[in-house]
Amino acid sequence: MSPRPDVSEERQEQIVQAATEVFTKKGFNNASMSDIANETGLGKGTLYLYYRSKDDLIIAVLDHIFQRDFLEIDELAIAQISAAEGIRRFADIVTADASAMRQLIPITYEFLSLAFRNPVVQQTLQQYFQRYMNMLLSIIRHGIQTGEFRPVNAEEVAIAVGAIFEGTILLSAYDESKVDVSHHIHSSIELLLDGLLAPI
Amino acid sequence: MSPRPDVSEERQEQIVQAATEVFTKKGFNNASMSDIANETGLGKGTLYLYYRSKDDLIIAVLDHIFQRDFLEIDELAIAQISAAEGIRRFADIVTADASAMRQLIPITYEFLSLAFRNPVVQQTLQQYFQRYMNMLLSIIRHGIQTGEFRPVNAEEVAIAVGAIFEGTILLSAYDESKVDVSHHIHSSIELLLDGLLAPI
Amino acid sequence: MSPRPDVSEERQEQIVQAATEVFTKKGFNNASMSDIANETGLGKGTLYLYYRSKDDLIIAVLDHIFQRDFLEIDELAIAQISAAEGIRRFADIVTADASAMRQLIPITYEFLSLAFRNPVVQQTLQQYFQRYMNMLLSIIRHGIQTGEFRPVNAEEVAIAVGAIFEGTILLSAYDESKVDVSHHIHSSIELLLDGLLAPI
Amino acid sequence: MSPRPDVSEERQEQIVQAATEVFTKKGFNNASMSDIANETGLGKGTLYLYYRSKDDLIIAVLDHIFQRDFLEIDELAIAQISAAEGIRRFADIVTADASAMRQLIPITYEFLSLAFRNPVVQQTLQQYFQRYMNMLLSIIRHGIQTGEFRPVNAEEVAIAVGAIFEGTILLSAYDESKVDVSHHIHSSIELLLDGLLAPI
DNA sequence: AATGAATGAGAGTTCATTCAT
DNA sequence: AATGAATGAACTCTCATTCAT
Repeated sequence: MSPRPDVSEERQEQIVQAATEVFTKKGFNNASMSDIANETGLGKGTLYLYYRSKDDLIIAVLDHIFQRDFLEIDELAIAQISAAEGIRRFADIVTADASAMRQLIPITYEFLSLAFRNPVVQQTLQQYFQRYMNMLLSIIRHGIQTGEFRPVNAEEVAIAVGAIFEGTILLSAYDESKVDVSHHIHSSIELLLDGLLAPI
Repeated sequence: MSPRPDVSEERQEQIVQAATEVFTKKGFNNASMSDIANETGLGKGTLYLYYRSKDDLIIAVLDHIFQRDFLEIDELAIAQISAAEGIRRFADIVTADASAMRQLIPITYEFLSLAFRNPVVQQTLQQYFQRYMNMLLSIIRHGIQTGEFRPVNAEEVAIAVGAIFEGTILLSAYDESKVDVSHHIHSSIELLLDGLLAPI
Repeated sequence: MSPRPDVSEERQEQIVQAATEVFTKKGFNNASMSDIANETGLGKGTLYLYYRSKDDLIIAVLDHIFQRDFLEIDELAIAQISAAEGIRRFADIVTADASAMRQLIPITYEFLSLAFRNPVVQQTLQQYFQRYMNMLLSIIRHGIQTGEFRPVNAEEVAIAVGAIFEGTILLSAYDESKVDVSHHIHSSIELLLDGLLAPI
Repeated sequence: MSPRPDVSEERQEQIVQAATEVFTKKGFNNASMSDIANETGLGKGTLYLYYRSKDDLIIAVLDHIFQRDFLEIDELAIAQISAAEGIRRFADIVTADASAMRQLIPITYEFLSLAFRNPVVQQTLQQYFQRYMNMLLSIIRHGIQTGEFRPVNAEEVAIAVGAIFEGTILLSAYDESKVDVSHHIHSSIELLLDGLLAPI
């Protein structure tokens, strides 16, 4: 009916983008709604037409970030390759992701600290973790079934791999000059695979 | 000699303790100086006799937390044991630490996000990382020299071990019900050692 | 064109008026921003939309007061009259001004004490003084040129006249019941014009 | 009875001196009791043994400053000289005083603005003004009686002279570079004494 | 749909004053 | 007599949110 397309969604996208940028630069609390409005070019009041509150907007940013991750990881599911190669590809994606979203790292840690006080944030992170783990689990279980991997505990291995991914990114937050996320994720994964692969 | 005993140090300790608690519960920004004063039982103005500003107090909490870590880790240096056993002991300490300071985890992630904007925080975290790595490096290098470990790149292994420690704790923040920090750190470390140990 | 008319200027005027009143009643430091907000009927935060800080507002009050003076003095320049009459008219204006702004006198002295510590205030007062003096100087020099006055030092006379103006107002601050600003400014000016000593 | 002399008075003197200095430098409100305590070398609490409050201390400083003035002026009363010379001597004293107490000028203007709100300050300034005027009046009346002066209104002349004194100091506060207190007080007084208009 | 002027709760901070020692 | 740690009222200023336009 409406001759104009619904701008609602693109406005929301526009606002979340701006909010992400501003939150990253200043942190959730130092970033003001005015800052975000300025970044979008919209008026301050307009933000409230699309998001009920600053907290709402923070949650929207959270969803946006962790949704993006899912998209890229999901594509991997289709690939049919060896388990070791699957883990390496997974590492490639995490690596590419981490470098593409380097500027989102501070915001991610802010979400992590928020998760301890905010159930909504917690739930989102849990869902993310779940899909993350499921993906790894299916690869690892497949590797065990085919005899490519030793008969290890798949959940433990998945957590080990996940820990290496997340832990390496975190160490790079401690000291960027000492840790190269891409390089060290891969070297650590190889070390793990060395112990994991069934002896020939 | 002095008519009144110097309570300066115990007051500082008292305030940092209270601040740590309140910051953990509410986050740095939601915690007000009044909250902290109430927690200590002191007056609001008294805090300012010992800390120039809220930021100062945040830094004091940072130092306090990461100082405590160092003390426990340093003791390990004296132990003369096999490299694999050294890493396991290190894992024990990190594990015990993480569970003793479970409630400090949210604050730690808040520091991580702060580090990207605050050079003082960044520097403290770097120093922490450095000692952490040096400790691991000396164990791993010793293991390589004695032939206990394969001739791997020691820095890479240290980062892998560190990533497992930090990453496992982080994963438990994602979903506490799925990750047991102590158990999974140890299981991951064993997987790594499997690949690390020289074949007999 | 604009849906809402720009109230910016009238708001500024409104705030400066209220601030002047409150500052006069309580002094700069005892007057709180809340007091001023109440006086305007606006909210506390609204003041900060128009003035960045309390200091800014104080300076705005300063400018406002000394600007008003200028306007009235400037009109005198047009008058073409004898020098003695010019000085008398000047006295009339200063007198009318002083009584119209009687309630501003305390604020003026607070500005004077501020000037010793605040360069911005100092500069504004200097500019005021300059125009004040230039006005008097042109009258006096004209009087000397036309032979109406003896060939005195014009700057010295201007300062004498200025001192009588300002000094009389100041003496009335010492004891209002003993000094009538209008009457005594005029009587002192006549003494200056006539000469005090009896001719031999 | 007491073996030690009463230190009470010298303590009071010490505190008022320090307070005067600090008030002059920072203004009444920016100067804290701590600042004053530091300046004296005494403890903060000690000030309250001698002065009930900060306001009390401000009044003590007021009294101290205007008392000092009286002492010097009183000495003049004894001198038996011509009226014109008396006024010149008076000018000398005011001049010397103003330059000796140059740093007290800002504080004086702060007292003036205070006088409009504080009756105690007002009363002290009135007393000062009174003695000031009485002194001048007796000189001027004597001059009229002896025929040295024309039969003018003595009160008006006294106020004219007083206005020149105070006004010149005030003008120098406006712009120190344009007004030399000593020089211009004397030149203005001579103008008053000589008469400005040329005789026909 | 879009705005931004207006708001006021609440933040961090200061400091005159008290009082146990 | 002397102290300074402790206090809390009161300050300036910020900002998420509202709403008349």
